[in-house]
Amino acid sequence: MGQRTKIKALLQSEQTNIEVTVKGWVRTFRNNQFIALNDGSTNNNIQVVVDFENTDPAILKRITTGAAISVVGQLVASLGKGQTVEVKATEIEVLGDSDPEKYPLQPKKHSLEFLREIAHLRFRTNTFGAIFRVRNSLSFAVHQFFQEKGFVYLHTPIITASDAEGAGETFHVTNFDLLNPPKTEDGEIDFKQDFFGRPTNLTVSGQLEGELGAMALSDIYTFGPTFRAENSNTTRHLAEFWMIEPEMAFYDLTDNMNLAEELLKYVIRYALDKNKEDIEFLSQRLEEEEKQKPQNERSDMSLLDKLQFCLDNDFERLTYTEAIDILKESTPNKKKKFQYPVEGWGTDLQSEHERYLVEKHFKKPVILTDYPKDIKAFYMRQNEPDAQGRETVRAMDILFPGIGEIVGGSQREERLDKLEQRMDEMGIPKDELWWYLDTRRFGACPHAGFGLGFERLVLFVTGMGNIRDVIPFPRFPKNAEF
RNA sequence: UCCUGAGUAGCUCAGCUGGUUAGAGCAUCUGACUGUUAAUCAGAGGGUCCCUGGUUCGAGUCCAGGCUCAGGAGCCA
Repeated sequence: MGQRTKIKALLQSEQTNIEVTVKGWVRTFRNNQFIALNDGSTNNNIQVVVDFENTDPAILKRITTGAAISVVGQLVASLGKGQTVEVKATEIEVLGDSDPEKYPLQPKKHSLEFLREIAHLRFRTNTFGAIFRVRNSLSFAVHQFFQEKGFVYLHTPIITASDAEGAGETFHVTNFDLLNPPKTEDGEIDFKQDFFGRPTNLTVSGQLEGELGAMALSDIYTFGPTFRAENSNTTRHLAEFWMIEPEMAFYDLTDNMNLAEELLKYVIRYALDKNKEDIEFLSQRLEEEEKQKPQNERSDMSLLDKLQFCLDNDFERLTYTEAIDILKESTPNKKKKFQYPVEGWGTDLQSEHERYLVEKHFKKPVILTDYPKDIKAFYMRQNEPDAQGRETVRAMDILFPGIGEIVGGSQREERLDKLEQRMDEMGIPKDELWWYLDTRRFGACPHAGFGLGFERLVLFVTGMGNIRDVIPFPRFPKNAEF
């Protein structure tokens, strides 16, 4: 195969009147003369000009939407408007035909719902090309951020036996013949005979194992897939999603928040630098989408503005208790506009409350800390009760506009007695987590960490509305196609 | 899982209180045109009206059950 130049490079080329080879997929073929060609290196197409009078009509007929072609020609300054350079073709080879009667992508706008049904082909659209290039950059930036800080990328297991965290319903992992699993004398399934000799499942979080790494390597992070078998049908949940989970020894909650905020700003800035054109395209796409909405639901900021705003401003930090006070005094609460009125202290915030704080009250990302201990996980460090005897933990959630919770983290409980007491209270089996408790027995130290939902980050940066559109092949209830 | 809405041509949709042969735009195909940018103009083809059952002389339309999708809620990242 001969060398080819990628379209991104061609469009940036300072030289013209040179011979080039370009390969890609036909987006449109206009006028029997102009091919809009795309190879995924950029959202922009290169225009290939065909001398149709001197080209075999059999070849012309095969240049259809979706076909893969190879073109040799001269890179020249464009004679038409709309592009600066174009390729005057001298040789066109059709590498792969695409039957236009059957090819589902048409040179027209498609709904995101339809494209979701043809996820194997949606990469070939402008929107999804942009999304997945941005996703790639964000992913790379995450690694670069942590590597620059000397964090160790730790691979925590995908298959685990611990469901102890109670982070959600798990997918079981088994080798059994489901119709005929071995039974014990009591008629129970005999997991001793299963592959691992015990019940196992796909991980819901690498945190507990991550903490083990941090207790020796100081600063670690995981970045891998996570699985939750919850029957969630929302625009913010997936059954298989990617999570970034750093754990840092000798960090307290403030250090933890600082790191999370710095990480988010770093990766957003990286994507803005690296994928300017893609994000501009997505920003424009969003603006057009917003025009379809009624005036009062439209956002006053463009995607680009929102991202820049996020970089330029400190995230608002306040405690759960302060948030409750604000919500109690808020206009929608007084006018009984909330579906769930804010009355007492101690219950979890509803989506509408979080949205009010982020989108109406502060109008920027918000970090809520020190939640009531009864609504949080067992491993979070307990605060001293306040003057009124209210018990909280050193938890922090970062809430983003339009997304809700994007980060959940905490300072971990390093005191063995407090941790064991909490596990007893919550019915967490200590014997199963003996290895976790060992870190509190041998050289325990203050430490902290958080989980960042990667797809939620991609949602925010791309301005997309449904999480199923920012992962190549989404897994959700009743769907595992592709 | 709950609430609301939807499912009609390849796509996006219209189809009234049940009535004869189910429509439009785009896409596709054929022809014309040939520096186009969602090209344009003319013509043509294209339907399991989501599935199952029921009511009725007659169902895309009404009823029941199911499936799928979308938005919202809960769970959370």
